[in-house]
Amino acid sequence: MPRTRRTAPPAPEGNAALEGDLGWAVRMLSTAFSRTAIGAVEELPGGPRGYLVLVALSVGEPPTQLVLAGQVSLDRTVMTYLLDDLEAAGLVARQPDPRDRRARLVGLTDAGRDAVTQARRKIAEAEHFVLADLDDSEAVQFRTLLTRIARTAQRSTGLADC
Amino acid sequence: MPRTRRTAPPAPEGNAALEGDLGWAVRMLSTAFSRTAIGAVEELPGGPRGYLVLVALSVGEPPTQLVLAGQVSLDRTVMTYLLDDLEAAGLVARQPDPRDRRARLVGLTDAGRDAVTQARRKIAEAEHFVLADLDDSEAVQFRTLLTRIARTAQRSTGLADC
DNA sequence: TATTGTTATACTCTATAACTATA
DNA sequence: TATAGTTATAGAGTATAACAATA
Repeated sequence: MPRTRRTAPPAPEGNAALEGDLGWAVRMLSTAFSRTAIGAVEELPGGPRGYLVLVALSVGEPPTQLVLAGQVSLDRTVMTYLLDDLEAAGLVARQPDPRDRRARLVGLTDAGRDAVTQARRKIAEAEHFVLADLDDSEAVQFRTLLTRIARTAQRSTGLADC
Repeated sequence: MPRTRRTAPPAPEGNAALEGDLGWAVRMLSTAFSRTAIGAVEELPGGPRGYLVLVALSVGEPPTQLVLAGQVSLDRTVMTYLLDDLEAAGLVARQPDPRDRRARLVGLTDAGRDAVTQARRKIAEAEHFVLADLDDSEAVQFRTLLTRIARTAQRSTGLADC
């Protein structure tokens, strides 16, 4: 929850040396998007990560918690807390997996489906706002390239563990 | 420092619903880049943020701590710790600002200049690795668009404070 | 013996408040 | 009264270890 600040944050000021830096640019984009999109997901239990889980559940068959964790690239210990909160809010339901009594299948409830739809609409507005500098064809191009990178990035995640 | 894991992380697995999500893609890119580039900056005090500060200092006149904080979009309280460590390592030097005795000007030492040069070379390799899916012209395009977004994002940072 | 889900703990990062010395 | 820098504290987020039930 935002509180009033006693002291002002440092004023943003450009620096030519940073603009070639991929890490800096990614951080700026990430921060700007978080701030813009926070309103779209702050009602959801777990905030951004709760949203991520709901979106992942919105297609396909109910996965086990472990498979779900792999899809959204979250630790399975985090998944437990997250699902506890989402289930308490009535947005998801856990059922025993008939094929493996250790596992539990996670599915969206009707309320969960409504919540994703609403949140997704607000998220789309936030995405549009953050990419406002780009014209339509540039925005499409950017998203296409970013998605390709992200797909590969997800595959390589969890490998370098030695 | 990486420790051996007792339990394996969840296996990465694709999910079609996520691939249109800008937040997810940014998170994947950010995570992948962090993991890839960590080796380039782990020797530096403050890690990635230490690197960021050194890069910002590599052009122009020595700024005050507050101006520097604005350039790299870090809080001024974080800047204090960071500069303490960087100064202890002999990479930066703080001098009193002759025009304002409250302020201190931060500059790179020769050792600091060497450290940035070295780190920048390793970072460039990491950037290349993360963008490996893109051909040369696509990579240029992606970086150009991302930098434009990031520049605007930085300007808008620190405004929404109500 | 290995795996799914759970719980507990520790560590990092970040945000905020409060203090000092100057302006 | 406001600002530059510092210090201290609390809260998220994350990672790891260890446990119970099941394979």
